[in-house]
Amino acid sequence: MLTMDHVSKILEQWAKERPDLGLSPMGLIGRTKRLTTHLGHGMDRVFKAHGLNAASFDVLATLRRAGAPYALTPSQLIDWTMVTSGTMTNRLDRLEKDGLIARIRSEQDARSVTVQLTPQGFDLIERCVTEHVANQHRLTEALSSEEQAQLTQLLGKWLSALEKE
Amino acid sequence: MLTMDHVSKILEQWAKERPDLGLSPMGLIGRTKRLTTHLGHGMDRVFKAHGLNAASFDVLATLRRAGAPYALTPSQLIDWTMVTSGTMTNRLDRLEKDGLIARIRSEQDARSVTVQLTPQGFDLIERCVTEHVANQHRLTEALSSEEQAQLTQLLGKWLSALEKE
DNA sequence: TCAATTTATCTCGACGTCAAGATATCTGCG
DNA sequence: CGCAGATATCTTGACGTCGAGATAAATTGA
Repeated sequence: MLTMDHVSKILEQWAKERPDLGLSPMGLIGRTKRLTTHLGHGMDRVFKAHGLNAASFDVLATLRRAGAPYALTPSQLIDWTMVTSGTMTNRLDRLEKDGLIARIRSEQDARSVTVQLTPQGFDLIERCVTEHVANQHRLTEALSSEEQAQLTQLLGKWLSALEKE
Repeated sequence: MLTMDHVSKILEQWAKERPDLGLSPMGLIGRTKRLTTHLGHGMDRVFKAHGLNAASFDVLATLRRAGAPYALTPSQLIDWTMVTSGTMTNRLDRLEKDGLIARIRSEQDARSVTVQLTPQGFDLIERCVTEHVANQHRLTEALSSEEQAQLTQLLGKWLSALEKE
């Protein structure tokens, strides 16, 4: 055992209690999940410093990186962010109330809405994403760039397989 | 570009819009996070089939793998599960109402409570965890066992570093 | 001894999420 | 044309989570 992280303690307990179980997938998934929790907490600090959270950052960043005019429909935002329509409505309500996005009804299709960054929304996400990227850099610095590249490759393969279905 | 997962599309957008940003940490963290979302959805199906969710499974499994008499304090459960005390109280309330755990007041320390699996709770988690492990096996089968081992090693190193603080 | 601090758990209010279903609109087919 | 089904978004209610603070009990130290 090279590492002694939290997950390895969990696996030790299971191995003793349920020696019939094959635990290597649990080690893999457990570490992935727990890592995400830690990374989430680490990233939340930056979001919070800008009055945002992971949910609102997610929407603003998606609009920002879509490029000018920084506008997408709720359906497109749902596809990018993997949340349900009710969740997206709720996120947009809050962001609209805060003046960071505007909802513009489509003229071609009266069912449809375009969500666009306001100038305030643009400025905020621009500042926040810069700091966010620096923060992500800090959160990954425990691994060498070779390790990071290797990890990225493996995660990408796994993710592609899961997203195929 | 070896893989073409969802995250690589996000990175392409950022590279075009903000060429000043160093994006490799975002690729790493983004894939980790998104993978966790997919894995969570995949695991939820098994939990749901047993009338549980990730939160309740988490508590029951922690008690089960602690070994006989399958009892821990709320504080110990909080340490294992990385949630706040309010969240744990809420989880325990629900599990107690469902008859899966019992709260027993400590005699040594009147502030303290012991949370113990009921026989029903034990039986349920016993069945559920068996199926859960089989499901985890399925969710990881896209990677060879060599790849899984390599990934586990890298994630463990990363996790250990983040948990050091 | 006993007041201050620490510890263990719970309460409360705000928020994020989902699933199911409602509403309004569009599209294609007979 | 007109209606059935598809589409886009929103509504609703239940639940999970957090953070701050409340409560009560144990511990510490002057």
